[in-house]
Amino acid sequence: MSTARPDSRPSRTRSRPRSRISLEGVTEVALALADREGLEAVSLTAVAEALGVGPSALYTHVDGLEGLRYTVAVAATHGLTETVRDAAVGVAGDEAVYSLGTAYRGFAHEHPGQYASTLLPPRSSDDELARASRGLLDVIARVFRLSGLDEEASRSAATATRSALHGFLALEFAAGPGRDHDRHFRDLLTVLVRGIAA
Amino acid sequence: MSTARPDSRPSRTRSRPRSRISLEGVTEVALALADREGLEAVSLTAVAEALGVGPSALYTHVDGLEGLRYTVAVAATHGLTETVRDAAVGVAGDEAVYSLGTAYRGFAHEHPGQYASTLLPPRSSDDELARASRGLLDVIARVFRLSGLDEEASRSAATATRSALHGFLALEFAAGPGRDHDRHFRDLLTVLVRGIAA
DNA sequence: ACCTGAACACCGTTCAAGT
DNA sequence: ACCTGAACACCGTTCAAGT
Repeated sequence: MSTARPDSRPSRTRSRPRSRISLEGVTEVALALADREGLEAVSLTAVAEALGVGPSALYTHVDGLEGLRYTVAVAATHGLTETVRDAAVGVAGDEAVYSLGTAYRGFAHEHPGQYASTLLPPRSSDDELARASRGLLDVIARVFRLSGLDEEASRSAATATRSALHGFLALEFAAGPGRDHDRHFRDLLTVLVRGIAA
Repeated sequence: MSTARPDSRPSRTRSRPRSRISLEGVTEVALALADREGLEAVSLTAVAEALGVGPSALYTHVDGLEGLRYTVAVAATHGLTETVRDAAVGVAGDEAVYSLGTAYRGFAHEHPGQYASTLLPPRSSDDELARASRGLLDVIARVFRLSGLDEEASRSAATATRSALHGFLALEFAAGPGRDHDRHFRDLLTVLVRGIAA
């Protein structure tokens, strides 16, 4: 018998090559896990196992379980912001609200775990998550600014819009699969567009 | 020395009077704990300790941790529904929406832990929580029904209203204390009223 | 029927030790 | 600087035993 082993890991000279992990790798695994099994499944143990290290190894990159989920929240908020920005660019007025709203909901459906992390409580009122969240609101506000609303009205309209979108998704997720969601969502966007324009 | 002991528990003939607990008692303690320390603080250990029993004693009344929080969610949804119903009775039209919205937000502020439990995922699509949640939506829909909207439009308007309210509160809680919330909330209600009336 | 108490699995966290 | 592995605390859950 030779030294060949049944599992075909890349054979190294040194026994058991210590896994090298990074914050990016940790984040990537955590995001995927969140979407696949839910935000609550994002544990230090699960992420560590997926990376082939012990749970305590994560403390070099992340501040415990809260820190891990916080990292997910920041990345998810950035992703959502980019999706919304892409949907709003090149479209104007009411059309932009429909486009933006549909993209927002699309992100939540494609990335339910990431989306759920999005409104976790920030650690301070001016940390990275709070800033990321304001960034998303700014993108929405800009749409209304371009529609002719002044700065204050735009911020108010953006808050109303994100409130409506988030609330709808929370209700939709809680209610589970159903046939009325699409119609109710279109109606919600209509209420929003009409209410803000007036 | 006599048999008197330093702690003055009501002396009984039998040693250590076994605590008798009930589902009502469990629920009451859990609701208070949720509002005082947050929904995540509602654990079997904490509730059991407050009742003076061991954690395993709760399994007679509640189906584990999930069951405990589920019980909180059902009770909280009923409480919220009653608050909203009281606010809507005797008021008509737009006024009713403002009144209802203000009461909804008031409940969330007074009972943050209970409110947070309100949109936990139901265990089935037709369990007690799902029915309680529909009951709340019915109360809101009735307001629009009385304002002249037909059944379908009323349900859509109610969904939009609860979406907006819940989303606003989620954002408000996540953002923490701030000076703009009250104004943005009034603006949100205005958007809602205008958008639905049109 | 209901609670106790022991037992177990699991997870987050810390820390001394290695590389 | 970064990961291992042992150690610990804590919590949910099960179950045989008591009342």
